[in-house]
Amino acid sequence: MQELLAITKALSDPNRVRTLLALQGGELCVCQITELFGLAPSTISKHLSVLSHAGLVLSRKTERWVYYRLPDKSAPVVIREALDWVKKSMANTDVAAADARKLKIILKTDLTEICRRQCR
Amino acid sequence: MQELLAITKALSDPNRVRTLLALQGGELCVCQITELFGLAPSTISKHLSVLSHAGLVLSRKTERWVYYRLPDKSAPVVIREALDWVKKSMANTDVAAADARKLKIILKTDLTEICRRQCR
DNA sequence: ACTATATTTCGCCAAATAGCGAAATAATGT
DNA sequence: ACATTATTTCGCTATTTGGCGAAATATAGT
Repeated sequence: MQELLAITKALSDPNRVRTLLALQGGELCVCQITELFGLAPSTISKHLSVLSHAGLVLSRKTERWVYYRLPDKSAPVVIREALDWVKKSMANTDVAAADARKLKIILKTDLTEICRRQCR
Repeated sequence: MQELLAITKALSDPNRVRTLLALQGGELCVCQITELFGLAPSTISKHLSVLSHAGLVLSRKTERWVYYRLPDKSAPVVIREALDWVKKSMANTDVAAADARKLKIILKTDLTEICRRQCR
């Protein structure tokens, strides 16, 4: 029960759902997601912590950055099905499209440049 | 997005999840669910309203009672998949088993007797 | 019409949560 | 060693939410 509730609570915030959608294109570091949503780094970090605790994202630290990604096929069924459901439900929505467009621009920009904007 | 969030928010409360599981055996009226969870009728009513607003349950009023039930196959895919996911994830949990056991007893008891206990 | 009963709505309180900025932590570069 | 940078943790505030009881609503019985 707790596991399911951790997942549904994690999925009940728009910015966390948008984060999962953004990660479909591959891993992102915290400051890239921060740039995408225009929220404070601490806020994004908290959201990622909630998603991570629910098992909906995995992270990897390298150099100064922490990269978050969606779990792969080896993840528990309950997690994979939840993610598939979100992906499917949000496909072809305006929110997803707008985020994807903005993310494309962010990915073309130099990473340190993105981070500098957030951490001053 | 709003539709998905209505669903995930509805699913992020233990009593609402338990309600959905309880309805697997067929429709129940408010006072039966109230008896099952030992909460105030107004509280249960609110929970059912949230589930209903998300499309996760349907209701039917007859005589003095309002019966709530799970939607059938004709429900939107997003709803059916969410319900399947919950059912599957909660199958074989202690909570579900205990509720099922208590529900069995409640269903054997006369409906007016159940309601009288709640509404005094 | 009046009473009884099942449910919902409303007003309130306590607990949980999203947001921020500041401070702490961890890793890199000088 | 020290400064810089990316992320996290902490403390705070505003908002949301779950719970209750009382009042309102709706329906059935007398």
